[in-house]
Amino acid sequence: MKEIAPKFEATVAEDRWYSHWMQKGYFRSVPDEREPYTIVIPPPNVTGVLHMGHMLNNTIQDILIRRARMMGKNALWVPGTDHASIATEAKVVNKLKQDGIEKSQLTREEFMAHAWEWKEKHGGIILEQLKKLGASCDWDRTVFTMDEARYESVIRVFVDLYQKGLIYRGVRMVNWDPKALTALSDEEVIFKEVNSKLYYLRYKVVGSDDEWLTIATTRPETILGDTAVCVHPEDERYKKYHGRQVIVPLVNRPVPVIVDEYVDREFGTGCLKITPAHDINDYNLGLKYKLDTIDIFNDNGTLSQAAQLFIGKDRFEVRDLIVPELQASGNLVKIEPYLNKVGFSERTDVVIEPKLSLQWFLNMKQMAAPALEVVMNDTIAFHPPKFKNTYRHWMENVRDWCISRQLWWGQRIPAYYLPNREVIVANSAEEALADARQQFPELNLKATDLKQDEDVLDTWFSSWLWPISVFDGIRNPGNEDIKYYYPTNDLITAPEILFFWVARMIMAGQEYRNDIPFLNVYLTGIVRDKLGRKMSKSLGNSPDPIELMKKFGADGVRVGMLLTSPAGNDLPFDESLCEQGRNFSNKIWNALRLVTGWNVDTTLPQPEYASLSTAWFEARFNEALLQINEHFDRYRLSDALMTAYKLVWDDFCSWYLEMVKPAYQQPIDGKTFNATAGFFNRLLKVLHPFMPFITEEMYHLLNEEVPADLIVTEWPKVQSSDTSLLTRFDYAAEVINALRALRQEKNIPNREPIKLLVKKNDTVADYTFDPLVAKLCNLDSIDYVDEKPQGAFSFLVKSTEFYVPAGETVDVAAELARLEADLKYAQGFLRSVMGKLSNEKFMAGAPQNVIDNELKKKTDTETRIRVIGEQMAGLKGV
RNA sequence: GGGAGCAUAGCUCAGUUGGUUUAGAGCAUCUGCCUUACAAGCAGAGGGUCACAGGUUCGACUCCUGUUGUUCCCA
Repeated sequence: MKEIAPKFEATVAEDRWYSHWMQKGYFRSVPDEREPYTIVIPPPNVTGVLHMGHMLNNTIQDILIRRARMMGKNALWVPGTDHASIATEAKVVNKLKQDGIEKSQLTREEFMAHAWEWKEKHGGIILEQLKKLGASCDWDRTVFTMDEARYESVIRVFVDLYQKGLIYRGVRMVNWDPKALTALSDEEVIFKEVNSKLYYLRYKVVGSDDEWLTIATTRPETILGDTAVCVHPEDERYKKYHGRQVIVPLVNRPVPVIVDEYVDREFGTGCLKITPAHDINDYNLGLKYKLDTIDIFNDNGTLSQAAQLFIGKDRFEVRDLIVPELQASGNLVKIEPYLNKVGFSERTDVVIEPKLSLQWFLNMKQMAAPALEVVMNDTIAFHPPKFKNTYRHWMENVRDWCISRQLWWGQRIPAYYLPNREVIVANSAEEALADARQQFPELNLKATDLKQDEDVLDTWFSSWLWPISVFDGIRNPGNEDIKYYYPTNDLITAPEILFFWVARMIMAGQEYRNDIPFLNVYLTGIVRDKLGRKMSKSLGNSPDPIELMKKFGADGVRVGMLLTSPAGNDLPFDESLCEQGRNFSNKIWNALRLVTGWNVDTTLPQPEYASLSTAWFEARFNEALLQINEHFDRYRLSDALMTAYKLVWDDFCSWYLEMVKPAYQQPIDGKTFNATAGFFNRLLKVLHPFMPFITEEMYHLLNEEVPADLIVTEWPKVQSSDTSLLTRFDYAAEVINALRALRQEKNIPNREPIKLLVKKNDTVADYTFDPLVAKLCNLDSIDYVDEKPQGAFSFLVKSTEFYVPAGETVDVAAELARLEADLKYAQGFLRSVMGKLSNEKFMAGAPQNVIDNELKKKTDTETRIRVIGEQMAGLKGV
C-alpha cells in the first residue's frame, strides 16, 4: 500500500518529467538499423508566440511521434523556426522607430545586425512554449530558415533553377504593399468586403459637341492613368463610338474607345475605363491593344509626376480631392453606394495597390505536373482526402511564383548586375565576378563593379526546401541523415497553406530528391471561438495557451484539443473541452489511488467473479486496442482518443474496478491484483501519446521497480482472448443495469440484499456471469425456476424473465404500463421485419445472410412478444 | 461570376462496397444520490421526419437529380 497524493499536481510533474526525458535523451534520434519515423515541424514564425493553432498542430505531431517511438520506430521530430521576412522586418522597423531610428538611416548591414539581435532575443520563445506542451522534438537538431546551411541551400537552389531556365526576371503586375514597400504573393493578400462608392464619370467624345461616354469606377483617382475606355462589341448603345476617341477629364488626354468581350454589359454603364498600370485586367487589355501605360503612383502610394495632378498626395486623399474637381468640371454624373471586395496586405493591413514592377519569377508549370500526379495517385495521401480536389484545382491553374521581396531580412537574391546591364547569377560574389570576367573580359571588371540585387527571396522560397534542408540535403545530397530520414512520414499542417507550402514542398522534393517529401499530409482545422470566428490577436478572442496549461494541465489541454477535432474539421474551441480533459486526468488519478490503496494478500485464492472479470477485461482491452490501432492507421486521432477514453472510464473504472474491488477494508488476492496492475500499465501506455505527463507519473507510482520510463516502453500488442466473453458480458450487464434500475425505482437500498429468480424461455441461460451479477447487485441468491413466481417485480432481458420477490405489493398498473410500452415497441418492430419477409422481391433479391438475420429477428421478437403477453396476463390474473 | 466541400440530437461529430433491431458517441440538459478512489464524481432518463423535394432499388442516412442553407478556394 502506497500513499498517493489526493490530487495530481500537474505543473510540478510536467516540469519534472520533461527535464527527465530531456536528460535521458529520449527525444534524440540518430540513424540506426531501425525503421525511421520522421516529422518535420511546420516552422513557426520567429515573431510568433504560441497560439491555439500551434497547440492543436503540435499536439497532433507529438501524439504521432510518441506512438511511433513506442512502436519501436526510430522516431525523429525536427524542430525549427521560420524567418518570416515581412513580419519580422516590420517588427524590427517598429522597434527601431521606438528607439528613434529610421530604417532609411541604416545601411543594410546595420539593419541586419539589429534584426539578428531581435531574432536572438525573441525568436526562441515559441520553441520554449512548445516544451511546456510536452513536444518531444529532437532539440539538438533545431534549425532556422536563415541559419548558414539553410541560407546557402536557398541560394544554391536559386542559382540552379536560374541555370535551368526556370527563374526569370520580368515586368509584371504585382500586389504592392505601399506600407511595407514590397511586392506580395497572391496568397498574402486578403480580400475583404468594404462599403465603398461607385462613381459615374462622363468622358467627352472627341469631335462632338455634347456627346459623352459614362463609365463607373470605384477608384476615381486612377482616371489620371487612363489610356482607353472599353465597350462590349455587341453592345448596341456604344456601337457608334467604336474607333472614336474620348477625353480623360482634368488631364484632357484623348484616349481610344476600344472594343472587347471582356466588358460586362450589365455592370455599371457597360463602359469601362482602362488603366493598364493599376489594374491587372486592364493591364492585360493594355497588352492586347498595345495601350500606353501610365504609372501614376509612387511606391509609397502617393501620386507621381506622371499623374500631372495632386503630385505627392496620398491615393486616398486624392480620391476625396478629385471628386469636387470632377464635379466642377461637369464630369461627375452620380455617386452610388457600393459593396466591393478590396485586397489588403496580410502583414500590414493596408490596401494593396496593383503595380507594375520588375520582379523575379519562378516558372511553375513544369514542376506542377509531377507534383499533381503523386497526390492524385495517392503516393502522397491527404487526410482527409477531400482536399485532393482543391489541390488539383490549384495545380491545374498554377501561375508563376513571384519570389522577390523588396526587403532586407531574408536570403538576398544572388543576382549581380554589371555596368553593361548584364546580370550574372552565382552562389557568391566571387563566383559572379569570375563568371563575369570570363564572359566579358573586355570590361576588366573589379569586385566593386558588380552590384548585387537589393531584394530578398520570398520566405516560402526557403520553406519549400524544409524537409530536405533540415537534413542539409541540398548542400550534401548524399549525407547519412537525408538518406535515412527522407522522405519523412507525416506532415501536419493547415489547409490554408496547402498550396503555397505543401504543394511547393512536393515540387522541391521531386526536383531535388527525385522523391516525395512525405507520405501523408494530415490537415488540421482552424481553431475558432464559440462564435465561429477565427482566433486572432486583433479580436482578442484567443485564450493564452500557457495560462490554459496552468489551469488544466498540459495533458488536460492536449485531450481537450483532440476531443473534437477530426482531421480537416474546424475546432470550435471552448475551455470546457480542456475541463473535460482535466476531469479525465482526475479520473485516472483516482483509479490509481484506489488500486494502489489495496492490501494484497497472496495467500488468498482468486474468487470466481474476479477470474471472470480479468478474463472479460482482457478481451475488452484487446478489442479496444484493435480499434485504437485502426483509428491511428487511418489518422482518426479524435476517434482513437475517444475509444481509449471510454475504455478507461467506462470499461476499466466503471465496470472492471467495481467488479474486482474487494469488500471494504478487505485485502485483494495476488492474482487479481497483478492482473489489474497489468491492465493499468497497458492502459497507461495507450494513453501516453495523448497525456504524456500524468501517465509517466502514474506509471512510476504504480510500479515498484520500473525498468524503463513509460515514454520508451513498448506499445501494447493485441493478444488473442476469449471474444465470446464480450457478448456474454453485455448480456450480464443488461441484467445488472435492470437490477440497478429496479432498486432505484422501488427504493431498495443497495446494502439490502435481494433474491433473483430467473425463468428461461426457449433460449439457453448463460450462467457464466452469475457470480458477478450477484456481487455487483448484492444478491442473496440466484435461482432458476420454471414457474412464474407470485408477488414479484419483474423485468425482461431478451426473452428471459427475471423476478425479484417483493416485500411489499406490486404496483400492477405501473407494471402493466411498462409492459404495454415494451409490447408496442416489439410489435412495431416485428411489423417492419415481417414487411421485409413477406416481400417476394426481398426474398428473391436479398443475400442469404440478410434473410437469415431477418428470420432470427422474427423468432426472437415473437418469443419476446409471447413472454410479455404472458407476464401481462399473469399480472391481470393476480 | 467560376469551382469544390458540407448539411445526422441543444453543441461537436461517428455512421467504412446500400441490409446487426425503429440511427450511435462525447459534451450539455433533466432526475436521484456527499455509497469508504473520484461531486473534477456515481446511478439513471429524455432528446433526431438523418436540410427539403423527387428518383433508382426488394431495401436509402448511405447512390442519382433538383432546391435551400452554409463554408472554403479562385476571379
